[in-house]
Amino acid sequence: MGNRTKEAILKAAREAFASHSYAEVSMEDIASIAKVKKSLIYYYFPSKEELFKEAWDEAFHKLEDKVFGVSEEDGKYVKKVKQFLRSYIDFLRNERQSLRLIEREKTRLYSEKSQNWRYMKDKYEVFVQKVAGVISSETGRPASEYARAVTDIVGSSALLPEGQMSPDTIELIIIRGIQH
Amino acid sequence: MGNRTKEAILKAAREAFASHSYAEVSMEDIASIAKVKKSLIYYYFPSKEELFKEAWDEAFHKLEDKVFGVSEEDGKYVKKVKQFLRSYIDFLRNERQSLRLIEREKTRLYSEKSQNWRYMKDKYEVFVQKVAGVISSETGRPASEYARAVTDIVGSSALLPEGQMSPDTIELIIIRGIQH
DNA sequence: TATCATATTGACTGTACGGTCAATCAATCC
DNA sequence: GGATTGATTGACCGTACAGTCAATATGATA
Repeated sequence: MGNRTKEAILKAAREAFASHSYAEVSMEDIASIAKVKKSLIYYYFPSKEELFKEAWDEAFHKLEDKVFGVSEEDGKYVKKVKQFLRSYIDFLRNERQSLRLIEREKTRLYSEKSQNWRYMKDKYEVFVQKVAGVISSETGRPASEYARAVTDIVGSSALLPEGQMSPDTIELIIIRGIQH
Repeated sequence: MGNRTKEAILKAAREAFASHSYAEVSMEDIASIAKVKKSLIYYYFPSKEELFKEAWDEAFHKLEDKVFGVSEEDGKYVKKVKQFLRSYIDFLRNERQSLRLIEREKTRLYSEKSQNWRYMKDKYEVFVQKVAGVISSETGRPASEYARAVTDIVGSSALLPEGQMSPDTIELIIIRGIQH
């Protein structure tokens, strides 16, 4: 079945783009990981950029689901911000690869102008705004800078070698850091 | 004079490597910025990697000087950590390009094995340890994770588009964040 | 002015990579 | 079995790029 192959390619792409930068990863690399010939990738994806975007998108949706997809009920017992942060840090813990993929090319999001990169940038910006919403809902003050700091800290820590900085510490620093 | 040319090349390299990733920057790019032919670069530098290393090193020494080169006297009036953080944030403010250059390939520092990258990694690690020393001198507790968080936060914020997150906010978050 | 070291160029090489395409393979349907 | 459709391959193209090198320019010195 063709869909299995497409999935295998996407998985390989996620793996490759998470551990090396966009420019470093070659289509042959991805093909080799997916145990497939390079030309086959172009049967399912029109270009490297598009493949990256789809891999990124997948990871990003996972993040959004985990972080904002919490049922309202849970919000009763834990404060919104803490609950959000808990999910975010959990994601860092359990889905490090996805977070790396999301964060690795963040600077390019803001410099590159093409369709795909703009698409990703816009999505990322919406995400940051939502985070700001959560924070400001508790402090009552605008929090866009804090939101950016939070995504930045969690994101960049995902790029460090595993074990170099514990998620617990990060959580702690953020909680203290955004305290009003 | 040859030294002027070498300086021009280094300046161009700093500029290029600060605003684009290592893989994205071509020797032709650098040559063109320096208004020089590509082959001339190889007269002064043996390879792209070496050129990057020297550009990185220069920026890194600037950072170390600014952050740790404060005279002991000043330490009397301001607490060590605050003084250090002030210098660090000042560097972010005034030497953003240098900080970008230093931080842009940080992940590669930990994955690449070659001579030059190891050289940079080792230097960076020493830096983080020194930061940890400053922090723990005040709290009396081991602070290597905090140090890593601090360098990470300041560093990654340098990679964001200018104006997206103010240095003041970052300073604030860090001060709160590392409070014991 | 001829010499010599330093500095600079242009033409070139090998290779890696993104992408294309015609040809084959596999399975399904008539 | 033959035709049709989708999946997969291999061979290929153009290009961009790191790096080489012989040739030339520049300028100081004797």
